[in-house]
Amino acid sequence: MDTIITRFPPSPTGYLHIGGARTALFNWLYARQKGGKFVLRIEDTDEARSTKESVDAIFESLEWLGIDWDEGPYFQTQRYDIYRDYIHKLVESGHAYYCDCTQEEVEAMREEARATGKKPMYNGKCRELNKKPISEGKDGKSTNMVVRIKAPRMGSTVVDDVVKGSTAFPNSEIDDFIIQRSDGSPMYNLAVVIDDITMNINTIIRGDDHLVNTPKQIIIYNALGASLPLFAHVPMVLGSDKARLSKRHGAMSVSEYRDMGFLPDAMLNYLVRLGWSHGDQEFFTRQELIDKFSLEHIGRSPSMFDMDKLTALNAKHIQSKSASELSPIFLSNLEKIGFTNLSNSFVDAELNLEKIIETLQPRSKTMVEMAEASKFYFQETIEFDESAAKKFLKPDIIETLKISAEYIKSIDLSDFSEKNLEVLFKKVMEETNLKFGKIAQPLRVALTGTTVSPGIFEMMLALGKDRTVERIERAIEYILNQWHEN
RNA sequence: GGUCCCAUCGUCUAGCGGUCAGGACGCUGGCCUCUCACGCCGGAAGCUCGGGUUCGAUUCCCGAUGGGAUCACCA
Repeated sequence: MDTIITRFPPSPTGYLHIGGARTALFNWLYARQKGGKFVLRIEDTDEARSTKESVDAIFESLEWLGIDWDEGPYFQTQRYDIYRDYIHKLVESGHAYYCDCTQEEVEAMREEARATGKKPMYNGKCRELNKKPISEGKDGKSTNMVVRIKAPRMGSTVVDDVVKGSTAFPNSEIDDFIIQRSDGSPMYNLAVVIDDITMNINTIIRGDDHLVNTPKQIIIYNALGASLPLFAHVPMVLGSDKARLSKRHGAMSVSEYRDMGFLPDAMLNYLVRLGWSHGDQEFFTRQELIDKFSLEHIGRSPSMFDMDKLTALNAKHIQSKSASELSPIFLSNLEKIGFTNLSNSFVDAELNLEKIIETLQPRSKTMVEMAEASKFYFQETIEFDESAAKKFLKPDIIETLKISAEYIKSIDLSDFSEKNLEVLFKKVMEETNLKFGKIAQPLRVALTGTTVSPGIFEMMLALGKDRTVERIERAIEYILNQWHEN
């Protein structure tokens, strides 16, 4: 079997959104699974709307997702000579022709068709006129004439699609569409086909909004005598109101999802499940996706973007990663909320970064949440939440806190473990005659300033022995001060 | 409007003639528990409607309805 070659051809008229990312993902997964090649091509022939910023944004998003390409990026604007050659061939072989009908004339044709209840389209006036451009131009550019394909008028063009099955389009619906503008630049359908042929693309996975112009492309393939690639038209991703995805829903740049604290792997996992399934499996690692992805199990109906499910999946991916994998992402999110240079200043032997992450993993749905929830670890002096302190930092707990601090102090640093802390607090419980429930909340407030946090022992471990003792002692002082004032 | 695609819980989906229609998110009752989570156990919630075909249709066919896409010298 031939090497599978897929491609992702975004047009740089905006950032990479969810739908585009999913298309890229499907093509990438398929190529990776089959040991094939994945080509990136920038379709920038709409020079008025294409921007460098968009190109960069697309690269950035792809890189963040970890979708890498084997060839390209190719830019269509740099391939005009190639298209022109093929267009010449098409004209010479009688499959295309020059047309000098003005846009007004064409519009009149459409009006006429509409008036008689027919489909508005070009009527083929110049089809057999064999016109030649007045000035081919030394540069081969401006011709003052467009080139139109000589589309078949009878019968139908059949699209065989892996996900949609076989669809016949009546040729009466397809007019002699333009393949080269009067300024010499190629039109979309032409450029795509020439690129796919010359880049040896044999598998085209794309949104099903392209299904209807596939017959046009097939006409060009046929005119060139080229063999057809495998088509797989994937249903669109809709917004939560079933309308086409727009900024109101999830049509944001995928880089915005990074900023919201989503993991690339979670993104991939969610995206792939939007339209593809593998039995009942919901969670997939990147490698599993590559191993299990299949064109056959792509659904036929459109799907809606659901932020809740993405978030839930993200939580699972956060849990499944090791703390060291999460560490760089965690740090960059901390920086965003003002904790800079933590990687250096805080790895002071005691404050255990990976342990900190571990305490937060089961309780963070996004990396932004994790950073927010971790603040207390990094503050030199924590602030006590007013109502929390009022409820739990009271004089009657001073003795317990003192005993706790003393016991912790007495542990040898090498014995500072969750296991030993548990044993130790059994003793505190005996000595104070309090159940752990009574001791835990005051300690929690002492350590974090609030009533909600990770488990007591795991936190102590992450904080380190000295900081733990320090915070408990500070809580005692705090109670004393409050008590005196009142 | 023409052409084309699509149709299972609110959402993502499994299902490929006979199933108590399964899973996940969300919602919800409970358990676990040092708080919050995580986890675990349970619940409510679905085959768009008509016709066929068949002993039997969620499943196959036709139609309707609904949703979507597309009809450019945009991609």
